[in-house]
Amino acid sequence: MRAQRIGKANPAEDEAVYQAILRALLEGKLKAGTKLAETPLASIFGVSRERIRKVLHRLGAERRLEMIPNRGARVPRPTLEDVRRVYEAHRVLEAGVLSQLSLRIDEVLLARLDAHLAEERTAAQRGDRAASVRLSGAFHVHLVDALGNPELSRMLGDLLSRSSVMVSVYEPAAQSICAVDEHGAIVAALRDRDLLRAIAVSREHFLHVEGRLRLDEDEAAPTQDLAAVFAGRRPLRGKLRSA
Amino acid sequence: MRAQRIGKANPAEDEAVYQAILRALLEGKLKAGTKLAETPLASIFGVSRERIRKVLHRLGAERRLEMIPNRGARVPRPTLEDVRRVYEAHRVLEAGVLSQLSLRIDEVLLARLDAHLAEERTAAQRGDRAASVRLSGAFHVHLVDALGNPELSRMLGDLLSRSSVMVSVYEPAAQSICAVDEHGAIVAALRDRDLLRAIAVSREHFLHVEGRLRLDEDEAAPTQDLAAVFAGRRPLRGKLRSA
DNA sequence: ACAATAAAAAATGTGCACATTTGGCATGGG
DNA sequence: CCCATGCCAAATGTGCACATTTTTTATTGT
Repeated sequence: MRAQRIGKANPAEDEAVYQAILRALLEGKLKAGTKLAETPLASIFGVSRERIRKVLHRLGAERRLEMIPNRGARVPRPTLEDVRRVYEAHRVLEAGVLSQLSLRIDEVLLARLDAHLAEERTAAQRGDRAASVRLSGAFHVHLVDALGNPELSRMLGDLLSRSSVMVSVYEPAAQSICAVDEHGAIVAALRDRDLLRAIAVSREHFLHVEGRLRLDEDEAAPTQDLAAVFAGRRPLRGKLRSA
Repeated sequence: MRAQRIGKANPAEDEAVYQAILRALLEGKLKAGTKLAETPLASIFGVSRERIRKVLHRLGAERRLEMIPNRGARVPRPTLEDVRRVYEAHRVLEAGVLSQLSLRIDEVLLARLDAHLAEERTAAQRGDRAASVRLSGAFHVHLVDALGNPELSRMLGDLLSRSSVMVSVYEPAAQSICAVDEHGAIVAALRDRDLLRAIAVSREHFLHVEGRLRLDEDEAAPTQDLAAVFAGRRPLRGKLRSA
């Protein structure tokens, strides 16, 4: 076994840094508007600045960070309008998915959706908020995945990851749980092969969620201690500068 | 006016190289499977290898090139299955767009769509194949753009750019013109506010286009003279190595 | 002659030094 | 007192040299 090279060619580092920053984004630990400078991040993760640079630009290409030429990367500060647009896109995409699903719906798929609904109800009954939120989002993922089209799944994945970041800004504290009954109503409409009703119910469902959005607009605190945010993870190499 | 800097910091070069390669891709001048090595491209465009590198990775992130670690960039060689998936995604997205459009359709929008249909018919009558193809694609863009949601427009744009590359591989020579009557039928269904019919017509329309796909599978000629492909454009700097 | 192996050539990936740009701060004029 | 102008520090962007990996070529043994 060769010792880990300390200075050169470690392709896994890219992914590690990428995942670390991405998770911080998805978990809402990075607040909107926070500046992500290259040099501090390089110190925190103990990797070269170029590596951070590459990851930051990659996240920018995925629209998860806002890149401004010569001015670096920031956590995007979505307008309420932006959030609405993402939600509308999700709504529109799901309408299309339902129209396609209604053509190839069968008992196997319905059974799988029913099983998921049962899981959701169980989690809701035992008051498991975290599980409820997770399963609630998973329902919509199940719908697209049922079509077996990676293109569509990826499109939804992008939307979800972006809205989940937004949720942490605008949603009132973690009460963003889709009512299980509405999910059930969608499945019921699919079972009846009533496409118009399925689309209408889905639409109503999304509008309910959108209606809960609140515009907090905390202009303050664009600065944030990055070292603290990424504290949980040990540095990839030993070079973490303590202060 | 300052003379163009020859060695450093020219942000416009990124975009120029990007556009050049992208256009070559969209125009089908780069055949599927062609290897895009960094060093030759740097010579051809007369820029540093790092710049080519950045552009290639960007195109890879946009899924327009296939990037393999340590092995460089290739023009993707989509399977017929891949093409079908992109077409299906387009179909599904348009169904969703129609369902949203049917809720906010008005005379202004209908008039605009009618105008576009008239343009299409005119081009078809005078046998202008190029204009027909362009307008035919533009119709679907008009539909999403009518919703005024940049997210959705971008999603469609991605799909279109990818399928247009694919078309150059699988479509029988340039006869990929949507029948204008089918576009007209979609608008007519929208005018009647008959969502189910609009979705059905749109679906049929896409299936017609998909049905014309042919699998040529010319395994040969993965190599191609890159200098010839980009010959039309003068090098950005004077360093083009003649041979 | 063929296959396997090894050496060489070419292409990709990375760290570093330096160029360029931006933002803040002090200074001076209105 | 406020705004404009010009330096200075800090952050981003780029070319280059070198490390690593892949691919091609040459060699040797069976």
